Amino acid sequence: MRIVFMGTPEFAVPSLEALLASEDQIVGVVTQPDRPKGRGHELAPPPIKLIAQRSGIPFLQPLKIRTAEFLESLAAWKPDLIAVTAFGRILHAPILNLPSMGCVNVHGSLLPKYRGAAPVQWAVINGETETGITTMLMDEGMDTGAMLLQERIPILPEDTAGTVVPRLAELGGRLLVETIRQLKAGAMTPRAQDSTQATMAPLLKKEDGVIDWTGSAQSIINRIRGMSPWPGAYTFHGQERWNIWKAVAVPEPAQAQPGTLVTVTKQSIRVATGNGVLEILEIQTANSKRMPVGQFLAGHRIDSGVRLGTATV
RNA sequence: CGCGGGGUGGAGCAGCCUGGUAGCUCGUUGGGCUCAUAACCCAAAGGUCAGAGGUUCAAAUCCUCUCCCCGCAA
Repeated sequence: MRIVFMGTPEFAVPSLEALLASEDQIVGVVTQPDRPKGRGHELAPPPIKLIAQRSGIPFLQPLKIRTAEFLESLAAWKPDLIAVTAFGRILHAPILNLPSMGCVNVHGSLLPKYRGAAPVQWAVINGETETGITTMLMDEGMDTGAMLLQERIPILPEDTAGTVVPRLAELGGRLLVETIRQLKAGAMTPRAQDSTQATMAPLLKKEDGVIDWTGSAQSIINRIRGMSPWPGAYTFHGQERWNIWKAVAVPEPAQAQPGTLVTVTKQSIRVATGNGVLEILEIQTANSKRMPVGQFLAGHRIDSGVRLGTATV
């Protein structure tokens, strides 16, 4: 069978690799254009482009999807099926209708929950204890297509978005190949999503990392976990921005206003929250790298009683 | 040429503006105190101040270049 793959970031890599290892033929790859990245403004190719180049598969990096030119290029590959993992663009009807077997999408959540661009992150932020992969037949909506296969994995208390994503990506590759296998065998019955149960997981914004100290210690920890490794959860100590990468809840009641540094020792910083006390374990300040709180305190004088929160201007 | 910060004993930082004997909080090692300790007290070891060149009687400090790291922005 002739398959075209569409995907862009690291998350899509295991999907493409699984397809390459399968019995079907990958006749073309579509990924997003190289984008300026990093400190200079060097153009960085998306990970999927590198795989395509290495494998000698023809690839396209269209600036715009909805052009006659792109549609023609796609049609020239004569795909029976298009597989999509984290491509980052909405496909419209002319593309969806192109392959006879339709377009299969790999999504990193247990649909219909967490439709959108950042399903893993929001699942962790909301304190979910499990998530998974859903494959579906794409339609024109945002992750609204009929579901094909679904498999669950646990989210552990120590997990961050950064540790869950690779596991899901691997699972996504396996499930994608299995989905295609069953589709070819005609053994697949798509199930419509129950839209009344749907929730949205929009792309993370910088501001989503702001820590609300009036929340519970556990909810703050979940946010820190979900925002790691990008874009990071942060608060302000006076003018200085503190990125907090790791924290634990301390089993004692908060005796001070939320955000107050209740205990500062040589080894630890404890902060009052709206419900419980939070101990910061790993911190990063501007121009510095992330480090254990003990090291941070060795070189910085921090007084207890200070209130963390919005930058005082 | 996107903006900015930084590289100082093993770790994190100060000192640089206003050149002139290398400092702080830890860690390490030895000793002491203690029922005991990650606590406390005393002592010691450990640094070509990222690298190269320049200015100077004298450079961690001023000037130039190189390498590496980080934040913002994308």
